[in-house]
Amino acid sequence: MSNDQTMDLGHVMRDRREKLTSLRTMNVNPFAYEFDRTHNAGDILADFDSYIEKEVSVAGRLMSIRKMGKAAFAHLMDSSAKIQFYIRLDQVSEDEYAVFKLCDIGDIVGIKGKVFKTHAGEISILVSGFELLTKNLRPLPIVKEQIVDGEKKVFDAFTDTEMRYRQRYVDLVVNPQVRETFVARSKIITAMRQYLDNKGYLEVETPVLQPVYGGAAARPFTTHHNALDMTLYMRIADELYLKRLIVGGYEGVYEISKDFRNEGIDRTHNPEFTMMELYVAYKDYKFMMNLVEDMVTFIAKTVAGTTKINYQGEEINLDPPWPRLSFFDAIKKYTDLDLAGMDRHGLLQTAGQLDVELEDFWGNAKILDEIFSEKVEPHLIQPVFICDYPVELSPLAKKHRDDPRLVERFEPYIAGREMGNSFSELNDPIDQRERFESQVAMREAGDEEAHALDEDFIRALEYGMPPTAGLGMGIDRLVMLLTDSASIRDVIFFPTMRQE
RNA sequence: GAGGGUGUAGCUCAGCCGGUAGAGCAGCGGCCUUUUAAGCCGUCGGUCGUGGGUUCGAUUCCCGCCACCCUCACCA
Repeated sequence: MSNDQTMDLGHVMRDRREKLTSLRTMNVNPFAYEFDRTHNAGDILADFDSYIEKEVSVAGRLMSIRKMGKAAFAHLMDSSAKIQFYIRLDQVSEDEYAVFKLCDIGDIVGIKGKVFKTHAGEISILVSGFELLTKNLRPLPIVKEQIVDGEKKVFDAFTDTEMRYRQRYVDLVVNPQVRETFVARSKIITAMRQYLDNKGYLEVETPVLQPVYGGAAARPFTTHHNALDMTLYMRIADELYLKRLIVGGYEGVYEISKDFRNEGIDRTHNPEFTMMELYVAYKDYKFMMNLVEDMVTFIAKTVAGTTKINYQGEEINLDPPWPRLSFFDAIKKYTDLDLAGMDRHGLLQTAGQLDVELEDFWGNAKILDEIFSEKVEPHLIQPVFICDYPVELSPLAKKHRDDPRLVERFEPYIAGREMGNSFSELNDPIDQRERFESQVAMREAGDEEAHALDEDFIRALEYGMPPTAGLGMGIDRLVMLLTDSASIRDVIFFPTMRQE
């Protein structure tokens, strides 16, 4: 045990260790083995009339204590709610009361007693049996609340972002809205799975460790397998493996999983993040647009009960159908410039005119993408599908049936953010090889995020992949949207941090 | 990666144009058997993020470093 740590926290932790000794002297195990509870706090609060005068036992963490000599009020919190109990010396044994007196905020206790309402009108439990279940040795931030006109005022809220992320367990204990956000996250994923399962799609698992990474433009994490003595990459996308499964004969597969990208961290990017990818045989990107708006609407209704949501002060209406706007029309709409078919010279000039900064090695498509990101994206608050991207940007998408300079691809945008990516999947192995080769050329020109050539994937396509629609959706961003969270770190339990 | 901001008691924060720090809550002791930011009395608690520099003297001024936040860049 590290005595130094104890010293760091001064006398508070020392006092609590001393209480451990006192408890053991009283023959109380401060780390009990089990407790039989009959109810959750939430059950009782939700239906006082049927619990009144009934005996219940509940367990949870002590969140507040108000001692008055031979009696005390306290709140305990379980995963459902916080409930008040009233303990008095004439209702419990002297030993039990002595144990209670040694309790601190943060201790986990079990109580037995009858449900009643106090003079002040709060549903409470009159304690007839009290047990300490787990002693708290490290003081919890004390957050106090006051109800004024039905509004909850919070005092001394635990707000230090760094500590909240590093010690999420503390954040979860003292900040109820954080617990709710992560419950919502879980429900969103469950609803998505339910939606996809109901359509008959098969949930599958594909490799996280890949000898050749692909399916997106990003730098990977690199690792090494000792026994095989080979370099492996953490996946940046599931795409190429899922399409191999379509080659294998499955007609609808999806995967919900972590992807890893070795890039910067900011409020919308975490190095590991959760992605859903779906591939459906015999369908194209138009099918996928309908699916996306239908699925997102379903999830919003299931989780939030509405399709009208508020995100960071913006009212957003998720009701379908979402408008569909082509990539070049979107640029025209927000810049009044028609960039379709423009040559490199024109693009460079236009970028300069629009104050868009460029890198030397960028191709035309990348310049277009940059102009789009800067001049169009911020305007896309209400849901919209941006369709038909330049072919160079999308080495895995099928050429547009009406215009070979474009691909059949769309990205849904909500709240100015890309929520996903979808296309009619390229299944011509000869075209695919050429696209990979031009990516390799871009890589050699300095683009570290260009795709690598995956020979086995081309081999798979040579066996024949049916026409297929594919979709990737960023789960974290969807959760941010539906929980009104400003940062991706608010929807990931343990976001990536520098070592303490 | 660049610019800006923050870092003081367990928590939330004051303060210091340079003289080694305060409050509320929490803790500890006392009184208190319907309180709810319980109350009253007393009391403990800090190498002021870290390492240097200037100075008689630095928590305060200057520089480096660390961590976090914001903006920008890169990306989903």
